[in-house]
Amino acid sequence: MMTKGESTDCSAGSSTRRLMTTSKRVDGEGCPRQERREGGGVEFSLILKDLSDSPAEVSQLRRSRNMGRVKLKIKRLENTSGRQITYSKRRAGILKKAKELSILCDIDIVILMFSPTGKPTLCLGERRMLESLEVLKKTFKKLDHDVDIQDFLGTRYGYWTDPDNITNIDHIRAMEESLKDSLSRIQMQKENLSKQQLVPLEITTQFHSGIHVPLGMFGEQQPQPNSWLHGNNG
Amino acid sequence: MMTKGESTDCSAGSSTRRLMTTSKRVDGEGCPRQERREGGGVEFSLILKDLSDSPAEVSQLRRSRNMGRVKLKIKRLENTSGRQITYSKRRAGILKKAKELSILCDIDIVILMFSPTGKPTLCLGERRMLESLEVLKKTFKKLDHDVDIQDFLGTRYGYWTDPDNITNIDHIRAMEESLKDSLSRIQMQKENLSKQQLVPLEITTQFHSGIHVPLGMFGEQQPQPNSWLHGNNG
DNA sequence: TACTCTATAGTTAGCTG
DNA sequence: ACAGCTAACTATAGAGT
Repeated sequence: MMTKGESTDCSAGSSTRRLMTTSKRVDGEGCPRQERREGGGVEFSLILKDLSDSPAEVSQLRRSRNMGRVKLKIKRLENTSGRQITYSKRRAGILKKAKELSILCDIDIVILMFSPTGKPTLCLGERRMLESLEVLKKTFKKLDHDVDIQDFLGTRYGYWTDPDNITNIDHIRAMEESLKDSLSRIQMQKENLSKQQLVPLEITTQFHSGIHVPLGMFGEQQPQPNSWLHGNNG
Repeated sequence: MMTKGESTDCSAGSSTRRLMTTSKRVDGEGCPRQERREGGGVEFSLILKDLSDSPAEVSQLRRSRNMGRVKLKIKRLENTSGRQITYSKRRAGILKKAKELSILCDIDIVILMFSPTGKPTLCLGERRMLESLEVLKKTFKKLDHDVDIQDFLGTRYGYWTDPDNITNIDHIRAMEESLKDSLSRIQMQKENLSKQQLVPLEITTQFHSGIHVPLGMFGEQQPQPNSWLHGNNG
C-alpha cells in the first residue's frame, strides 16, 4: 500500500542488444521446426542505440521497418478492431498459460471469457486427464482394440470439451443433471449454514464442502453463444 | 494434427547478449520506482559467451551466482514444493494477464483454479465495473457521502468477490437463486433442442441463448474451500 | 479475419535471504 | 511460504500480407 513512487519516468531506456532468440514452439513438448532468418535484428538494435538520444528519430526508424513491440498502457482500447485483435492474441496467450499451469502443477483450472462481441470461450484444464488419456491410449493400442478414447470418456467429460456436441440432447441432459447436483449442494450448504448461524465465525468458514462453484453472475448479459467451448488439449 | 517435426534438437543455443532491461511495474498504470543495480548482469553475459564452448563451466558459473531462468519442459513437476512454488508464481502471472485482458478489451472473464493442495481461487474480471466504480466513488465523494461502494454493489457482486461473506445466509440464498436460474435456462435450452432435433446441424448451433455456464464438473473432488475468492482489482 | 514477422516488453526458473 | 534477484524464455504490438 501507499503510493510507492508515482509518475517516475518510465523510459527504462535500457540500451538493449541481442542476437535474436526467436524461439517458437507449438506445444509444451518437443521443439517443432526452428526456422529463423539470421541477421536483421542485430544491426537495428545497434542503430537504435546510437540514436538513443533522439527519440523522434528512433520512432521514425521504428516505423520505417516492421518494427517490434511497443509499450502498452493497460487501459481500455478504444479502437474496436484493435480490441478484437488484442483479444484474440491475448486470449491465446492466457489459454496456453492455463494449460501449462494445469500440466506443470497438476491442477484443475477453468477459464471463461467473453469476447468484445460477446462470444464466450470456456477452457478446461484437465488435470491428470491428459496423462490418463496417454496411458489409456497405449493400453488400448496394446490390446489391439479400436476404441475411441474420446467416446470412452465422453460420458463424463465430452460435453464440456467438445464444441460440436453441445447440441446433443444427451449432453444437455447431463449438464442439467450436473446443475441440479450443484443446486442441491448449495441448498445443503444453506441448511448447514442456517444451523450454524449462531456459532462463532471462525468455525462457520469450515462448512463449505465441495460446492460446485456455479457461475451465474452474468445474468444481465445476452451473448450469442455459437461455439463457446475451447478444449485445450491441442 | 500429424507429428510436425518431433524430437528435433531443442537447444536454440542463440548466443545472447544484452545489457539488462529490468523493467518492473506494479499495476498497469504508472511506472513505480525503477531501481536497478547497474552492472553485474552485463559482464556475466559476456563471460558466459566467452565460455560458451564449455557447458560445464557455464553451468558451474551459473550456479555460483544467483543466475537466471532455464528452459522448462511442460510436464508435471514431480517435486511437490516446486509444484507449489510454480503454481504461486504462474497463478499470479495468469491473474495479471486476465486482468489486463479484461481491461484492455473491456470484457468479462472468470478464472477458477485449484492449487496443488486443493485450495480454490476464483478470479473475476470486472469489465466496466472498474471504471464504473471510479465514477461512483468520485460522485459519492462530491456529494460528501460516506457510502461504502463495496456495500452498495454487494447485493449484486459482493458474494462472488468477498471471501468472508460466503458464510452469509443471504449470499447463499442469492447463489441458490442464480443456480436455479441457470437450471431453468439449461432446461429451456433442452426444450429448444428437443424441438430442433430433426433440423440440419448448422442451424441447431444457433439455439444457445445466454445460458449461464454452470461449472459443475468437479464433482468427485473435495477441496477445503476456506478463502477461495480472489478479486483482481489491485 | 487470420497469419507472418521483428524486436522488445513482460514472465518466470532457480537461488538466496 | 514470501520477497528479491538475474537472465533466459516467451508473449505480443504494430505493421505487412
